[in-house]
Amino acid sequence: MPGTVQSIERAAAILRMLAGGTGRLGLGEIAKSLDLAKGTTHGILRTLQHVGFVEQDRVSGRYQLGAALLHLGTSYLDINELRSRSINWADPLAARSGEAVRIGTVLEGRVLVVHHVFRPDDTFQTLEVGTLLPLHATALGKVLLAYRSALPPAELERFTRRTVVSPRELAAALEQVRLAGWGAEIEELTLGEAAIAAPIRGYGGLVVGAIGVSGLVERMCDTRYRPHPRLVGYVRDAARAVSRDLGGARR
Amino acid sequence: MPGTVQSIERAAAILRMLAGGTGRLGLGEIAKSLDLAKGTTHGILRTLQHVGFVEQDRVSGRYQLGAALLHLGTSYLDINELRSRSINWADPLAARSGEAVRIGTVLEGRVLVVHHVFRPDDTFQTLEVGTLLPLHATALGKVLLAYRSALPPAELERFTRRTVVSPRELAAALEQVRLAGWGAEIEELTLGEAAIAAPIRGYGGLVVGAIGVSGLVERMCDTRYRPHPRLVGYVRDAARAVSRDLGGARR
DNA sequence: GAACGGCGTTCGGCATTGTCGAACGCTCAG
DNA sequence: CTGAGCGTTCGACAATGCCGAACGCCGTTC
Repeated sequence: MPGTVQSIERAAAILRMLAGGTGRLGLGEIAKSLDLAKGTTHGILRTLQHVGFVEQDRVSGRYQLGAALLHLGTSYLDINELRSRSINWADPLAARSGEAVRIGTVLEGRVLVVHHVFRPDDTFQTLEVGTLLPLHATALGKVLLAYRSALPPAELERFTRRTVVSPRELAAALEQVRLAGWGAEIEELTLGEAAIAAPIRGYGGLVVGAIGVSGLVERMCDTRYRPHPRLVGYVRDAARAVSRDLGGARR
Repeated sequence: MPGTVQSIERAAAILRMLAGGTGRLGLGEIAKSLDLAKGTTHGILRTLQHVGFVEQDRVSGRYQLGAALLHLGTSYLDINELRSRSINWADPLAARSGEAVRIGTVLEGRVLVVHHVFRPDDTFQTLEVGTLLPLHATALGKVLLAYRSALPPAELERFTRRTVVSPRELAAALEQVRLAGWGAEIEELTLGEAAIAAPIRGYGGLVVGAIGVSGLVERMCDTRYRPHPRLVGYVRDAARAVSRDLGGARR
């Protein structure tokens, strides 16, 4: 890409690679994957290490992500307007619905969870902030896809028997979302679980994120295997409230 | 610094700057602070934006941190061995002590919180993972300082009347930590709050982190205004257990 | 309403900068 | 003992990204 700094793009590629693969990676693997000379890769890694973005295991010599990224990541959360405006409305939504609440945005063709409120009657749950979820198999993702010009990924990965993997079927589902103003997902990512989501609009009515609840099918759905209208109402109310806070009240 | 990639160091400096200042920053401010030409800064920022590390506010033109950093930060948590080994022992420590538990490492002259367990009888508390705390005014920080060759910062910021600001006094406190094998902090960062911490040793007996509890003084300390020996015991037990898991059992 | 100052952005020429590839020391396996 | 693999160092080349001036835009000022 012209006009961009080559070495920084390479450094970012290395970081993404380290974030993707589980555990540590060797210099050789990285260099080969990115088609760089070992010397070049080493220079970039040394710099990244120097600024704390990667660490090197002293015994194996392999590289992994560094601690400085953790602080940058949480700083992003502090800054993020979508998140900070959402927090006030996410807690009430969790309380009214009795379910876990998540707020997401699009990042690199997936859903990035920027906020997560545990289900009120809280057994042990893990915090999902920072997690990436598939666009086509989550309620948050469907909503984000429906209001985005961005096309869904060509390859629709299958997670369960109910996952929507046909592009045509997905297009129909997205049209449905646009008509209804909200979206759902029932056992399409994980068996026994379902979710409901609605769009959050920012400045100028643009959809900048989605908010939704998720939980066990038996709690999310009625006897006809469809999302509880009551829950849908709660979610849409919350989405509208956040949108109003963000200045996206129009429409 | 020779042998490192200049543009990457500059990019990292920009990210750190965006993380430090609250909210968004303008191109001019950034360029001036880092003593770079506007054109150069713009090129770096464009690249960082392209890889998702920064975002630009469309209306004001100002820059802020980007969403990709959030995912990198949480990926760091998944990888981090200190954290993953600690989790199993942090929950029991919180249960036994009835207090909030935090685990920290050193990052850029401060304490980086890599894990946080809420106090069991949980009123609303905010997750502190990713936060940076001062070294000289926290129990975690004192422990980390005591076993590090790294010198404490020249400037010891004062937070309360009890904050240790004299280098000599701090050196004595650190010596005390080394003798006792644990450290404490009583109303040195926040009035009414106290903390106890002990070192976590990794490969070869090297101190790689610290674990501790924190809470209100009346719960942490006895009638003589000193940390409860019972709590100290719990913390040291947990620190030893994590160290054993990390292979730092020797010594 | 014209002039100004500030913003983010673009562009071309120069030389600084980072890249490359080969060679090095090391550890481990055979 | 030999070989393959690792991360690391180094020097020479030229591609790379830096700089600084100029641009277009917006809001303010007088």
